[in-house]
Parts: sequence; structure tokens; C-alpha cells
Amino acid sequence: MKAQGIEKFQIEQELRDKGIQPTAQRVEVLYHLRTGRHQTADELFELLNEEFSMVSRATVYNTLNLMKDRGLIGEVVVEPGKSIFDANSHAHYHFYNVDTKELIDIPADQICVTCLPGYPAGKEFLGADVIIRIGERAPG
Amino acid sequence: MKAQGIEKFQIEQELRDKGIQPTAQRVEVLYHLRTGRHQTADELFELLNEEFSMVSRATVYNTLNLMKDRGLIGEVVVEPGKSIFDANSHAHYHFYNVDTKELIDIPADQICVTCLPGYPAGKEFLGADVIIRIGERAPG
DNA sequence: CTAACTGCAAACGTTTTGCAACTTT
DNA sequence: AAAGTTGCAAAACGTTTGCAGTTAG
Repeated sequence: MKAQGIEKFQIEQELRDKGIQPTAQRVEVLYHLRTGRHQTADELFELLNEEFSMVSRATVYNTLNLMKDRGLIGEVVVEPGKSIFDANSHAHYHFYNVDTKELIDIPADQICVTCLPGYPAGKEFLGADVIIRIGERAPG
Repeated sequence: MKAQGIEKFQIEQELRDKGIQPTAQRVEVLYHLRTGRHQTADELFELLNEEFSMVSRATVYNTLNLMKDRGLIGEVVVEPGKSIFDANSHAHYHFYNVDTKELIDIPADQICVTCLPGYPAGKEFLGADVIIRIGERAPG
């Protein structure tokens, strides 16, 4: 199940393609996001420092914002104060397991949000967040 | 267009029905939410104090959380740091105009999220957030 | 009289920022 | 050398909390 086989040089290329200098910190951040998927900024910070102690909190945040602005990653707000970054920047949606706090992807083709009847005229579609909150069925 | 004609005594009753003491502050908060719709906690705080100067920030937040827990209102996180409270607690979805920061309701019957093919087995549906971000079409 | 509520101010957790030091080209 | 990047610590942001005083039942 480690079949994705992402190599760091690919990450470097990806960053360069978006005009981002592939510094060690940025490569690590994106690499971990691409392999681990679905983590908060702070989890990422902890994880990176446990292994490498080479990334400051500020850099993690700045890097994530930069990559988000350049469309390399996505940010999903799963509950009021909690954002999870998403390695997959393509249009897709999410199940959010409120018990495990885990985010599960839903392929974009399973929901069509641009074909809603009441879609406002003259407006541009910028994106859609679809978060379907699920949990263990109550044990009662 | 002020046809909804919500009276404060109705608000009081609504609060009592949910086991919430209808204090002056709580009635004002819910009344303003029911008439104005779609406001952040802070906007609500400003608005109430401009007219009455009778509600503290803490009370606004506590009141909103209480009413949210009791299912009287909803909370919609429209962008990472920004929550908008929603007078309508029934299942429904939203367009979010990123230019005007305005939230527009989409009736629940226009999207069916519980009938997704990949819906995880053995999990309970807790709710869904659907936020479709729109904006003025780029003037270029 | 008791329980509940409010407001203040301080604490909170997360994210952003200013700036000096350090890389990279 | 110039431009870009990093890390620290401080600040900012929205929100929550502890507690004393107030109000309601």
C-alpha cells in the first residue's frame, strides 16, 4: 500500500513548476502532505520536527499558505477552529469522521454542484466545499 | 419585504421550548439573527451594542453556542477564520459570495448528500456542510 | 434563597508578522 | 551582492473561561 512511490525530486519539480523555490523545508512539508495526507498545520509541524527538527512553526504555516495560494494543496475547515490541509488540490469532497477526526475523500464525479437549479446567474464558480459529517452509530 | 413579522414573544417562546431562559440578551441575539440572518458573532455584538449597549462579547458567544447546541441556529464556517451564524437550523446548503461575503441559502431538496454511492457503511449521518463559493465574473 | 445569567478581563489556541540571520543564485 | 527564505518571539485574531456581581424563579 505504499504504491504511490512519490520521490522527493518529483516534489521539487512540482514546486519549481509553480514558481516556488524548492527549499528543504518546503520539500519536506509537501512530501509529508503527499504521503501522509490530511493533516493540520500543527500535526505537520510536530511530525517534521520529530524526524528532522528543521522546520519552524512559522515556516510550516507560511509554506502551507504559499502552496495553497499556488493551488498545490487544499485547505478544509472541518470544524470552527480546525483546518486540515489536503494534498489533493483537485475538485473533490469529503466525509469527515467526527469521532476519529479523519477526512475521507469523495471523488468529484459523485456530486455535481455546478448543475444546481438555483445557481446564481452572472456569477463565477470558484469552488465548493462539501463536508459530510459522519460518526459511529450511537451504541444505544 | 418585512413580511416575516417575527415578534419577540415568539422568540421567547422558542427559547423556552428548548429549555433556555429567555433573558433580554438572548432574545435580542436570536431576534437579530432571525431578522438579519447570516452574521458573524462579532457583527452581532457590534449591532446589538450600537442599538442597545446591553450585551457583552462573552454573552454573545455563549448565547450563540448555547443556541447552536440546542439546535436553534446553525454555524457555517465560510473561510478558515470566519464563522457565520445561521438563523435557519434546518438542513440546507449555501452559496457564499466571496466578494460580498454574503451567504445565500440553497434548499435542502436541491442536493442529496445522503444518497451518495460511496457512503460509508455503519456510520451515522450527522450533517453536511455544502458551501459553494461564487464571485463576480472576472471583469477581464 | 438558590440557581442561573452576565460582564469583565485574562487566558486560550491558532495563525500571522517584523526582523535579523542565513541560504541560495 | 542581491534576492529569497528561515526562525524566533511577539502580536494578532477569534473565541472561551473564571469569577464576582446581578438577576430571575
